[in-house]
Amino acid sequence: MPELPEVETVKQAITPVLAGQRISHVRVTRKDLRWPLPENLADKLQGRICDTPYRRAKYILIPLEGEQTLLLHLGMSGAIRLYDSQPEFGKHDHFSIAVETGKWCVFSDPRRFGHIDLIANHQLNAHKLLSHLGPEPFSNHLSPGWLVKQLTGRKTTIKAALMDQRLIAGLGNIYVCEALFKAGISPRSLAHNIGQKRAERLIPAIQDILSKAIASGGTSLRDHVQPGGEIGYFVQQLNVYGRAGQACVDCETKIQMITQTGRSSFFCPHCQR
DNA sequence: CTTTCGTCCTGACTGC
DNA sequence: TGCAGTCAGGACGAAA
Repeated sequence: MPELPEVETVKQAITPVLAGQRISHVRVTRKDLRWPLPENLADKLQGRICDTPYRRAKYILIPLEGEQTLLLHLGMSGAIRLYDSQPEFGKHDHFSIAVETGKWCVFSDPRRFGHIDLIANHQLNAHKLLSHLGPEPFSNHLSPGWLVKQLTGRKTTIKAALMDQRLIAGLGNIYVCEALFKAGISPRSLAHNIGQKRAERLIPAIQDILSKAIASGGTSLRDHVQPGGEIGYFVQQLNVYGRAGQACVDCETKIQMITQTGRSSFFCPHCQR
C-alpha cells in the first residue's frame, strides 16, 4: 500500500532488525510475484549478513555481504510485518527471513504486484526498475527552475507528470493529489503551463506533504512494531484524497473526483487553479 | 520521441 | 445472504 512515505516507514522499521545481522532462515513460497524471483533465492540469502537498508523511490534495498543487494518492492498491496519469533504464516506471506536474534521479517502481498530481486551491486544503476528513476523528492536537484525546465514541452497534465517516476521518484496517486491541493494547482493544469510561481509552491508542497506523512507513519508505527504487529499504512490528514463530495477544508466547496490517465484525481475546484 | 492504455492479481465494498 | 460488478496506493510494455 505503498507510496514513498509508507516505504520509508517500513524501511525505518526493518532497519534495527536487519542491519548487521546474519540471515538464519529464509522462507520462499512462490517462484514469482509480478516477475519470476531469482532462482534458488532462499539458498542465495541463507547465512548472508545484511548491511543497513535504504530506500530509493518506492523500493527498499538491503545491501548484503558479498556485493549484492536485495530489492523489495511492495507493489499495490504489499506489506512487511515484524515478529520477535517465528509466526504462523498466512496465505499471502510469500517471502520471509529470520536473523540470528530470532526475529522474523515477513513480506505479504495479496495481489502479487510486488517484486523481489537480488542484484549485483555494480549492476544496480542499470537495473530495469532503478535506471530510469528521477531524483528523490528531497534531492538538492529539485528547484523551481529545474522543475519548470523539466515540464517544458510536456503536453500532459501536471497530475500525470508527477505520477511519472522519471520526473520525480516516489510519488503516487495519494500524495500527488495532496501536494497539488496544498500548492493550489489543479490536476488538470497542463504541465508546460506550470511557471516559476506555481513551481515555487509545488516543490515545498510535495516535500511538506511527504515529510508529514513520514512523520505520522512513524508515530503510528511505534505502537505497531510489536510481536505479530503490522507495519502498514495509516490514513490520516488527507485533505482531498478519497473525499469526493465532502467539503473542502479551506473553502467548503465540494471536493471533486475525476479520472485522469486511468487514475482517480481528487481536488477542490475553487482552491486549485 | 511522448503519452495513453491494457494488464498482472486478490480482496473489500456496493448495490440489486 | 448471495452474487455480480467496481475499484484499489504500481509500473511495465505495447500501441497510438
